[in-house]
Amino acid sequence: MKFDEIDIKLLGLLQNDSKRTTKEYALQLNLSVTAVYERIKRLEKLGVITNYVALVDKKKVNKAFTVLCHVKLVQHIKEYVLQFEREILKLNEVAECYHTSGDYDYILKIYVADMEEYREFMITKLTAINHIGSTQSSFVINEVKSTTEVFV
Amino acid sequence: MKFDEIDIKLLGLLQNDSKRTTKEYALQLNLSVTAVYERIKRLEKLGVITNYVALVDKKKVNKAFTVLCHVKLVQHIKEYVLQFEREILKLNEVAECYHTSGDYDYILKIYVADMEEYREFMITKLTAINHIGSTQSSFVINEVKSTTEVFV
DNA sequence: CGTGAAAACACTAATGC
DNA sequence: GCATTAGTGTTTTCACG
Repeated sequence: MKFDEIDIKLLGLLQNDSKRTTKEYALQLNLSVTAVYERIKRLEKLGVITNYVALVDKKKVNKAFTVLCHVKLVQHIKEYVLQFEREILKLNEVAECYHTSGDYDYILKIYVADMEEYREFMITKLTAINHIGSTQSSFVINEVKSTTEVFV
Repeated sequence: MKFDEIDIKLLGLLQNDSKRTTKEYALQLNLSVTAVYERIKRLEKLGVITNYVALVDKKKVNKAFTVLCHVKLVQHIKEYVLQFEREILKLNEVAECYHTSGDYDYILKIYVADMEEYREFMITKLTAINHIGSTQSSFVINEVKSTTEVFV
C-alpha cells in the first residue's frame, strides 16, 4: 500500500480530530474538498481507517484509576491460552490485553474507579479465570503520554 | 457528575462508532433526534467526550510491531523525571507512556514496523535520553484485546 | 483533481406534553 | 426532560469536465 505525503498528513489530522469538515482539511492540505473527500473514502475503503470513535475523559466517568497488570499462566497449553483469552474479552474493565514475550505472558490495561474497585475486580473477575499462575500489578501514577495516533 | 442509563448507553455507542447520524442513535435509544442531540452536546460541553478521532489499522500503515517497554531511571530526582518525560513526548513511536509503581518506573507502548526499526529506535532515540538506568522490552505476540472504550 | 448542484444532515427554535 | 414540527445553513456526496 502506497501513501504519499498528503495521505500521511491527512491521517495525522484525522487521528487527532475527526469531527472537522472536509473543507477545513482541504484548506490545511491545499486541496479541493472533493480531493480530500476521495482520499478519505479511499483510506476507509482500504481499511487503513478502521473506524471513528469518541474519546472519553476517564476522570469524568470515574474510571481514572489505571492499572497495568502482568499475568503469568501456570502452563502454556493451547487450551489454557484460549480459555484465558476468551474470558479476558468478556471483562469490561480490561481495555487492552497483549500476549507478550518476556517475564510475563500477558500485559493488561485496566480502568477502574479506585483501589477498592480494583481489589474487587482482581478477586471476583481476574483471578477467577482458571490457569492463572501469578499476577503483578503496576499502578499508574501519572499518564505522561496517551495517544491513539499511529504515527505513519 | 450524574449519568443515567441512556447517557451510559450513548457513551458506549459513540465510543464504538462516532460517525453514525443522530437519527440512528435516537432509534437505538428510543429517543427523539433532538433529545439525543442535546445529550451529546451536554457530554461534549461537560468534557466527558474530549474529542473524536479516526482509528488506523497498524498493519495497513506498516507499524504492526508493538513493543511494551519497561524503563527504569538511574535515580528519581525531579530533574531527571521531568527531562525524561519531556523527551518521551517528542518521540512519535511512543503512543503511550505511564509512570507506574512496581519494579519499573515507566511502561511505554511503542509502534514500529519491525524488529530492525525497533533496534534503531532504541539506539538512536530511547537510550539517547539521559538518566535511563535500564530497559526491558516485551514484544507483543498477539493483540488479544484493544479498545479505546472506557466502560462506564 | 476541480466545479457545481442535489441530497442528507446538523443545528436552532418554538410549542406542548 | 422529551416529542414534534418546521425552518435554515452546512456538509456530504456524486456526476461531469
